[in-house]
Amino acid sequence: MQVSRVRFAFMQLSAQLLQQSQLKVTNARKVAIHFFEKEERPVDVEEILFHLRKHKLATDRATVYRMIDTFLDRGIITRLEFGEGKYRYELAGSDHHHLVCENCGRVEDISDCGIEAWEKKIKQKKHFLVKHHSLEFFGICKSCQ
Amino acid sequence: MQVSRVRFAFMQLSAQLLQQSQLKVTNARKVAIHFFEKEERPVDVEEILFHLRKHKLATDRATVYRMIDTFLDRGIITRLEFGEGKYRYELAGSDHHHLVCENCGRVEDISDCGIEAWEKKIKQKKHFLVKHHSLEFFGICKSCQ
DNA sequence: TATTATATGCGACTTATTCGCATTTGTCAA
DNA sequence: TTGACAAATGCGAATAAGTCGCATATAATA
Repeated sequence: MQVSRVRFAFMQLSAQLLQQSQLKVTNARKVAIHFFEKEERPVDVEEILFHLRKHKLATDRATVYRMIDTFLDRGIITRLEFGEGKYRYELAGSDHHHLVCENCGRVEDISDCGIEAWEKKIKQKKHFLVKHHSLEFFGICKSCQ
Repeated sequence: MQVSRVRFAFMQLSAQLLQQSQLKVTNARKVAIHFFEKEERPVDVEEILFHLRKHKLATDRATVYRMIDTFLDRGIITRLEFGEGKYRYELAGSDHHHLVCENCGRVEDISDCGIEAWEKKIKQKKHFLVKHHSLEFFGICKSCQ
């Protein structure tokens, strides 16, 4: 009961998000957004595909890639790189960065990066117009030490 | 004259670097390191290969990849990602980050990132041991604006 | 419920990267 | 200088990530 109500709420949220973005509300998209919401760490294409299939959706890889393009386009998700030779994605939102454990792969968020001061300086000194930035720390997490 | 003397000096440097790293001094490696030195912006595998071929070396792609692995291993070069779906490399050294122009692709260095304070904070607050970090700014460079 | 733009499935393709194996080549000691 | 050996290379095939064209299916809405 509890669970299904929660899931329903999630699905509502996904649908809303899609409608706001003027996208058709399809099952694959709803389930994918739900997946982005529930995962604590950024996910890759393979993980999205696997999750969709768990939900009995026969979604194709190409569809996932196109979905991602669309979501990036509408600013629903953000693309990240952790030096794995592939991209990871997370719901767009708060300005935050990551602590990536090189041992277990766990990804922790850190926020409030205070890098806006930097961007200002860069604009003044280098006349470079900063659109966005990426900041990741790599190392060993607490429990792996 | 001038040019060939300079080039010779570079080659000496490359050879030294290789010997210090206990690597065999081969033509491909010397020319590659020279290339890393002379390029202002981080290079990708294709560019390395192209440069080697310009120097009449029939180097194979696989060799370049293995060379890169070796150089990374010895800390001669550093691997970078600029959201292109592939890696770029530069000589390791100064602690610096990049301004990546999303229009022309030019990459400018910025140094003295003062992020050590951050790392300290992260260690204290999150008990995360930072080994290295990446910081890139994406936007539009002066001449593209 | 019919229309239509959009999303999807499928299959082939490109690009980045890796691997095994046979051959070549620096290095170093004799 | 030369011979031995580990290390480096070339080649070809394989994998993994991501893209594309086209025919079909399906949400949105009138």
